[in-house]
Amino acid sequence: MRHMSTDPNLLDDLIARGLMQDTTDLEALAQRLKEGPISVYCGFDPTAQSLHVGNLIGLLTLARFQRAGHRPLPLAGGATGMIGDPSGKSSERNLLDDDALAANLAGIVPILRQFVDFEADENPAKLLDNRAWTISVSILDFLRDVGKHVTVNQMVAKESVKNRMEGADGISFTEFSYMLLQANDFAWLFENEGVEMQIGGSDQWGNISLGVDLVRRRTGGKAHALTWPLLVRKDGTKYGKTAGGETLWLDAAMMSPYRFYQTWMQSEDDELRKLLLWLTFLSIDEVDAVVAEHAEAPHVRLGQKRLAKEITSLVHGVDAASGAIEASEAVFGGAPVEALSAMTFEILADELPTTNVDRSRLDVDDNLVSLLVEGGVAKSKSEAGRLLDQNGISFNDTKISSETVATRADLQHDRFLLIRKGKKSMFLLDFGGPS
RNA sequence: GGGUCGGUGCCCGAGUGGCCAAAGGGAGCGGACUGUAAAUCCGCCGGCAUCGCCUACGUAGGUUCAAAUCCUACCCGGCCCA
Repeated sequence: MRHMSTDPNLLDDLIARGLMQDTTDLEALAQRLKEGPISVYCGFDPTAQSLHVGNLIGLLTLARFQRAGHRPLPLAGGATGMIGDPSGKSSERNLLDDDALAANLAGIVPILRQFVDFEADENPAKLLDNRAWTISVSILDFLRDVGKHVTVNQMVAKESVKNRMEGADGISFTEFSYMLLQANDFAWLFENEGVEMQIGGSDQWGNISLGVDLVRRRTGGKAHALTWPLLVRKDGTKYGKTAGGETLWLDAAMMSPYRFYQTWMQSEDDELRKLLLWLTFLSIDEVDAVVAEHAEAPHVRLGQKRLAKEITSLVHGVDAASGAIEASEAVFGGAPVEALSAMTFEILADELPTTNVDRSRLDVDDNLVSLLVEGGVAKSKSEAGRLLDQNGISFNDTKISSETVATRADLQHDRFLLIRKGKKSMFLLDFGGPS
């Protein structure tokens, strides 16, 4: 009852946004939140050097809790991440070594910082690594302190396990045990960090609720949990990748802010409301206003622009978002390429796939196909030829044919050649300045 | 361990000596229409700057004028028996 500064509308807001899938006793949770700040944790497995859009809701929800006056604890699962999810058919993954794990953590932490505040005065976020309390636990201790409180019947009854047991591939003991590690995390945090709540995607519900049970059996305490629905497209597929199969990384080095921005720009009208509610901090009223305005004139793509700007700003910061917007306006805004400033091209060079090419390649007969391949426009000369036959390639704003030769006259600012493939794909060749 | 069926292009899946770079579907790409949308229609979709040649149908050999298709060995997967 120290701070009464918590936002009483948090739960209602989450529910209204559609971010509530499963919870433990909702009334008890509401009551607990009313009493003051709660410590809430959400796990992120450091299996790669960056998080991806699948982690976005978790990041945002932690942030929503912090904004509402609670204490967010992101957990980078050094222990669970080391073991990994062995569901793939190939050989079981070995423990990640310390170096790989450290590298992955180093990549993830800056992204976490983008969302939660570790320096706040009242309720700073705290980064957790479950390896700290898991690495030294002996197997006998584990069996006594965790296994003893859980029945196999209970574990087998979990949806995720049931599916795997009925399937042809079965489930390894390691993966079967995974939920115990996660439950142990929750119990440990409850006892040692005062963490009373865990949140996660609905696919985590089994693991999370097992942790809630473990807390009760081991300490008699009452822990809370909440999951959100998984973010899927209309056709039911996951949101983690672009249509082309590219993973939507949150690290700018792994996916440029421009590509990231463009992905959201291409969202469907039907999904705008949900995406705005789930992936931005706009209030529900603001979202509805944007959606209504969008519906007035869908072709203006106001909703997509707002969505892309908000998410890109959250993930990459306002400056990077501005660069992405400027680049997008430059290539999609309708202005002729000739009108773009040298500075705009500098931005484009950062945002678009850009290839350095020697000036001697200009004004040479038959340089076209090889330039297209070098620039990444086509994977092979055959494909380049096909694209040309299909009228799919432009230099700057002009469609070109297989007879075209790239010349100095095509360069913008005597340096850059903008190549379009189809309508949405842009590439830049950088010939350097005149020497 | 024995038997049996199978392993085909990004995925699914036809093809059982020449007409096979390999049907069909999906994904993807380009074009038209558009709103950088959806739906629809058209085209493409191994490589070689391409009317011909090369590389491909689990791997390695073999038979044949000719093999994804037949033979042998091996590897991998499903099912049945033990």
